[in-house]
Amino acid sequence: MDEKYFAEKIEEKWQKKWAESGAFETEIDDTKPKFYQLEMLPYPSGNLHMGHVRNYSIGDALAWYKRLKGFNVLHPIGWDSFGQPAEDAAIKRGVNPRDWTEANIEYMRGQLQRLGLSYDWRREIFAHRPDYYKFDQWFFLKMLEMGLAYKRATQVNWCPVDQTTLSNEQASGGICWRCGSQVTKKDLEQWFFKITNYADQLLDDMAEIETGWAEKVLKRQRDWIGRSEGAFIDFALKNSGEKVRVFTTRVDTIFGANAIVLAAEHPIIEAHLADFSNETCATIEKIKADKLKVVDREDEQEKEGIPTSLTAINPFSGEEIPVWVGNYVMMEYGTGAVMSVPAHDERDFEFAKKYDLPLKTVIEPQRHRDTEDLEDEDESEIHSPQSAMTEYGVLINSGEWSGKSSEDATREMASFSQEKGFGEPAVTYRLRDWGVSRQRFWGAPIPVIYCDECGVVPVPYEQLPVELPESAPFTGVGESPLARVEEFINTTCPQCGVKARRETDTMDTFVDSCWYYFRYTDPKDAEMPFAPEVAAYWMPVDQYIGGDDHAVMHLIYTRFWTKVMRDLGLVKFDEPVNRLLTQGMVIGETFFNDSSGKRVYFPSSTVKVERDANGKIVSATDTEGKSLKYAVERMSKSKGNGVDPDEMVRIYGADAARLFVLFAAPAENELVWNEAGIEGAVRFLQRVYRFVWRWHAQLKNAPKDEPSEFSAQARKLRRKTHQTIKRITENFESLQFNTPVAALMELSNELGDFKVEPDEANECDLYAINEAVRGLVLMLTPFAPHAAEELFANLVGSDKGILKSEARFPEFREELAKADEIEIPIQINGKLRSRVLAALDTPREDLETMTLANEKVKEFINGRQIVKIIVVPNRLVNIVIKN
RNA sequence: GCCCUCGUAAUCCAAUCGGCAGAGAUAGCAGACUUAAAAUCUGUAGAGUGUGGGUUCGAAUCCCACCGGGGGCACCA
Repeated sequence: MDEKYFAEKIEEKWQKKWAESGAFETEIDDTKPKFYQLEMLPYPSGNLHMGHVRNYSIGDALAWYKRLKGFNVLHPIGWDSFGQPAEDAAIKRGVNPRDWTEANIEYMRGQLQRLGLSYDWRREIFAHRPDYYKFDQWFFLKMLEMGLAYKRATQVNWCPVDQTTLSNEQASGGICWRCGSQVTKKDLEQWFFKITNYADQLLDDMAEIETGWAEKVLKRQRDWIGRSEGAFIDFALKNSGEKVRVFTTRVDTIFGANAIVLAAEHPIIEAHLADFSNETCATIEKIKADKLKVVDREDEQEKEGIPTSLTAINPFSGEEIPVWVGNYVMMEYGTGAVMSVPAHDERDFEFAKKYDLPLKTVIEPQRHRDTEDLEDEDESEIHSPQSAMTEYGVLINSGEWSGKSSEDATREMASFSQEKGFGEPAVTYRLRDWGVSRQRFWGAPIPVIYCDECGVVPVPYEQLPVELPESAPFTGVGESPLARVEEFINTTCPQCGVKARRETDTMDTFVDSCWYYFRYTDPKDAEMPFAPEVAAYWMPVDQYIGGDDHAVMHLIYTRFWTKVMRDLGLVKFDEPVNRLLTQGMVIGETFFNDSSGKRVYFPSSTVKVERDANGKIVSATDTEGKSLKYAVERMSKSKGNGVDPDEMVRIYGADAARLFVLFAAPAENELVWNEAGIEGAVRFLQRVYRFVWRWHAQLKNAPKDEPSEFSAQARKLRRKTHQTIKRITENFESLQFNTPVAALMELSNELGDFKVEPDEANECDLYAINEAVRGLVLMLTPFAPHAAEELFANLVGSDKGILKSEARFPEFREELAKADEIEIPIQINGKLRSRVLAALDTPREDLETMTLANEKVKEFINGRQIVKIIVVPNRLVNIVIKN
């Protein structure tokens, strides 16, 4: 053992030892409970950032904790290595996406290893390699067989100059990222997965994971799915056999309908275009054209519409109402048609106001009869209301339904419509089917073949994987790059053998991340995505950790995928993740100049910053003295506020960096990066190291058996030790990582206060100190594993390693953690006036007696009347007196 | 506009069931060690919990309103 703590030396030593001994390699073991610790896998962008460090430090701490608790822990990592940046690099710099990706992985794996993360590297997966994406394709074919994959036309962002499709990011602001021209929309045939078939399961099964997932994540998923109960109602068109079906959640307001409003794309509109006036047709065209524009969704679009020549008949009232076209009705939701009830719907109200449409109140607030003075207000409301009354209430002006409550009417009118054959109760969802086609090269090819004779033919399983060619023309313009690779597209039909063409689109990369953690359980299987019996041992994931930016997309898709796998018979459960921790972002100060309208960022190293006494920025200037604006934003290279993890490791060591990241803030909070604090982490590790250095020789002679007598000082230390064990164990179970670090620091400080020199220590001192130090080191392991290994090795005199030595997380003993005597505060009328010392668990009556005997208390009471005495054992006594 | 969250010391953060506002860290100040500095050690100060109400014997904690930060949704009928 060196006298001083050299992080780099220790970290290299133990990383090597772990790799040699396979310390973190796991296999199925029925003698131990299993624990599957999972963190979201990184995209190999080229560099690890602090967000990764945070995510993986949390996961690693839990993995270590569970190992020390005797669990068989699966802790794997891999690469989400398909995706656009690889292709962008190919377009911009002419590099091959595969080479670029492999090189990035190589580099980033080194970064992860230098952090000393305890992964089973044998299980590493790579989404971009054929042995992995083979099964993306396998699943696609299964979905096709199950009727869950289908093709239809849909709109994509399209750059008319580059002749290429754009992702939403590439089309942000409605401008092409490459050429700056106006982005339009284009119809394309695309593949979809029928996630909507599982909408109700995705909602209902939330009950199974409620306790382990943050409510805010579930809420976002619920909103995303957007289940809405209501009714379909058919409005017959006058002088025609046709009907228009609307969806409404408020059938109870149907007597107030003043119009039917249709989406511009509605089939009825298409069918009657010839009957409409030129003006109507022009407006319809305009609405359609506006929808093709990519708009920033900041400002709300103004409502626009025009009456058609059609008239609909309200099936409840028989009233004839006009049919309009409106830009605020979406073809994609419900039936693409709504009944407009301006008195009771905000949007319809706005629309009616603009076009001066009649407004009929059919719901009145439920009021008590004795509110006569509200009468005046009511009157004016009826004549010209300022807004729609959207609350539930009592029906009026609704024929035989008048007088019913909204709740009753909504239910009864829906069934009535069903009985009479002009409607039915209905449920709609906001959730849409998942479009998986991408006009990209760097993704898994969709395994279908188009044959002139046979149509769409799935690639036979034995021909999987459909491999990506080595390269493709990456011009960034034109259709999918694969469409220009002759040897890829030209094939023969598996059914009839004639010449045929392959699908040239690739799959959304969210497909890869839907099932990667199932693959970890059985990463080398060549026949199946994974063996069901192997997955059955490890799955479901016990703890998943990642950013909450994935609260909807990834986490809904993967829940969907699991249910599909269940229906395929691959797994036997509904939900893949028992517990989810969403960690907060790592953010930092940014400096920029936005005079050009766009933010131009300056790396903080080139900015001169003035701060006030509180550390708040007063001014920031660039090297030329020009003043800059500043903000606190998500860390990224492009914003110049990134912190390089390698540099952190080089300067402070991986242990200190990890310890600090966990200590700085609760895992779910945002973490404002502030380099200053990390020194404290280094200092703490050094203090612990110095203590062990000073004592390790003597501690080898510490008694193995617990002495029967302890000095007061030793008892105090043992109490602290066991209290700390208790606290830290609880903290881990409740996913707190900042407070246990503080607890370790306290225990370390307590050791520092132990005023005995090593060569003067007696048996019981040695026992107590050994117990405290060993506990401290083992509890430190999840946060700073290299330092802990080194310290542990010197305490036990063996380099075998903590795990191979079968060391366990210390267990606390309640009787040792308890204080013998505690100070009970005494309040008089809620104000602190005195304290008494009492034995732990002193009963109520005794505390009361002791309090009343207290001199100060007597003084305060001074003969005044005691109204009440509140005694909370072990907490406080409060005496209420009358003045 | 609607919904969700968070506001505690100069800063990051603690505070169990509503029970003494402070565990830990950073920065500060004083001292020891040193030729000096760094490092280290010892000691020390600092908020009444965003604001205003309410419930309670007692509120950082529960309720209401407002202010401020962060996030989500935004024509979903």
